[in-house]
This record gives sequence, C-alpha cells and structure tokens, in this order.
Amino acid sequence: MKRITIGEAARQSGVKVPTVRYYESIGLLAAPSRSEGNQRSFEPADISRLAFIRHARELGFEIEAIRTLLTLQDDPHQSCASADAIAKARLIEVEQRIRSLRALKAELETMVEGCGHGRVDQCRVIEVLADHGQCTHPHH
Amino acid sequence: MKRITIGEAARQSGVKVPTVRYYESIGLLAAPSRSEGNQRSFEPADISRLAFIRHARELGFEIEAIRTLLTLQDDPHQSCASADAIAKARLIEVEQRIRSLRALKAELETMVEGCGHGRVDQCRVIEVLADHGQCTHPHH
DNA sequence: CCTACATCCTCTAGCGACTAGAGGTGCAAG
DNA sequence: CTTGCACCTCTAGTCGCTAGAGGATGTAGG
Repeated sequence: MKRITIGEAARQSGVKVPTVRYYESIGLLAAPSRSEGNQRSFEPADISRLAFIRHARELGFEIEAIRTLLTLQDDPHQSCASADAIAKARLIEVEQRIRSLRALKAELETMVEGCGHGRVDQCRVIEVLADHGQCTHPHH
Repeated sequence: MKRITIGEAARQSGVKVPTVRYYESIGLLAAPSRSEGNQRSFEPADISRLAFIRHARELGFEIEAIRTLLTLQDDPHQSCASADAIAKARLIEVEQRIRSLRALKAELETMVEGCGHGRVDQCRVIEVLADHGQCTHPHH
C-alpha cells in the first residue's frame, strides 16, 4: 500500500492542505498515522470523510452540525432523525436567506437604475443608502 | 444644544454602542468631541452617517466599500461612477449568491424528502453528503 | 450632600472557519 | 549529493463585530 500524503488527500478530497490539518486539530478528522519522518499517512476512509466535510461545508452546514452528522455516519444503526432535523433547519435558513437576498437585489437594482451617472449629489445609490425611508422593500 | 451620548446615537441610528466605538476605531466615523468627563458627544450628522453605514451593512456592503461610499458622500461634486460600480458589483454578487442558494435549496429538499425517517444507513441526507456524485445540481 | 444605579470609558480577548507566513525537516529525482 | 518541492509546527492575521473586566461619570431620588 502506498501511503497517502496530506497533499494527495487534499487533491482527492478537494480540501486544502492547511484546512485538512485544521480539521484534524479541531477533532473533526482522527489524527492519521505518521511516517518515520513524522509525516501524515492517510487512508481512503479519511478521504471520504474529508469529501463529506467539504460537501457539507459547501452546503453551508456549520462545523458543529457537521460534527453531529459525522457521528451519525459513524454509527449507521442510529435513527436518522437528527440528520433530518439538521438538514431541515439548514433548509429553512437557506429559504430565509434567499428571501432576504431577493429583497436586497430589488433594492440594489433600484439604486443602480436610478443612478444618472452624473455627480454624487444626484446619485440615487448614495441617496438611498443615506435614507432608509426610501427603501421600497421592507426587508431589513 | 443637548449633547448626544453614545447610547442615544446608538438608539437613533440602530447601530449598537460597542459597534459605534468600533467604527470610530477603524476610522469610519470621525472621533467626536468629548464632555468634561471624557464621554463622547455626537452631532446629528454623526447619526446620519451611522444610519448610512448600518443601511449599507444590511445591504451586505463590506466595510472597505462603505469607506469608499462615505468619501463619495463627503464630496458630492465627484462623479458617482465609483458608487455606481460598487453597487453594481454588489448586485452581481447578490445575484450569484441567490443562484447558488437556489441550487443548494433544491439539493437540501431532495435530501430531506428522501429521508425515510428510519435508520442512518438508509438516510439520504447522510448518503448525499457522503457522495457528491449524487447531487442533482452541479452548483459547487 | 449622599447614595444608588445606569451609562459611560478603555482594554483585551473571543467568535467561526479558516489563511498566511516563518523557520525548519523529509524525501525523491537527477 | 544536491536541488527543490512537500511536509512539519507554531503563531498571528483575516472580517466585523461581541463580551467581559475593571473602573469613571452622570443623574435622579432621598
């Protein structure tokens, strides 16, 4: 068996090298065995775990949520109610964030459209920012 | 003229007291005059500036962008091209973020729907996280 | 005038999730 | 054997605040 270096693990999982070490340091990834020269030797399972973490991070899950998801994955006989709850909570967060961003987008569009590309004292961008009352959308 | 305390400024602008001090410390807000007992005395213009900052932060502008917007506001004879560019850049960011979040939402929905509420080894939430190839939407 | 209490002051440290850099060691190819 | 990249640890920095310690000030009531 060839040893998997941290660089290789990073490449295969899509997690950066310092981030792999960081995940190890916070206990998200078990400390791998070391070579004679003290270099980390990963196993295929570590790469899957890193990929799992990376994917969850891309989906916006927080580290602590991922920690829970990983303990669930480690024990597949458990009920998946927690996993379900975490995913649902995240879904609600995402939905709210989308709503808020849409309102925001509308406001930015108004600002940009209203800009006459002249001087600042006629600029709607600055004006709207200065006076919240001009917001058409009561998002925030 | 009654002096405006930091608490009053915070209440009127909607920026928290420590945050007002923080903005002063990073030079976003000019240091106000002080009372005999070394307490800050704000002026109405400071409150407008704080409200401006707050609104811009709510719209997701970064501090450095706000710094630029504020210098533009301070000199209303300048061209508003920079303000326009900043707002446009932010708009594009927001649009991308919305697209990405929508893909994410779809994926989370698939996960949650697929969860049979049984044991982890049949749970789609865990499964999808572990295998990125199962993503229906190539968002990330 | 005194006391109680809210508010103010400065300063440092912490949050999350990394990222950057210094200063040094291991390892594989030529 | 040397070159040069990849690895090691450790500390500090990023962003935009937020929390807390420990002390000073200001104000209202008795």
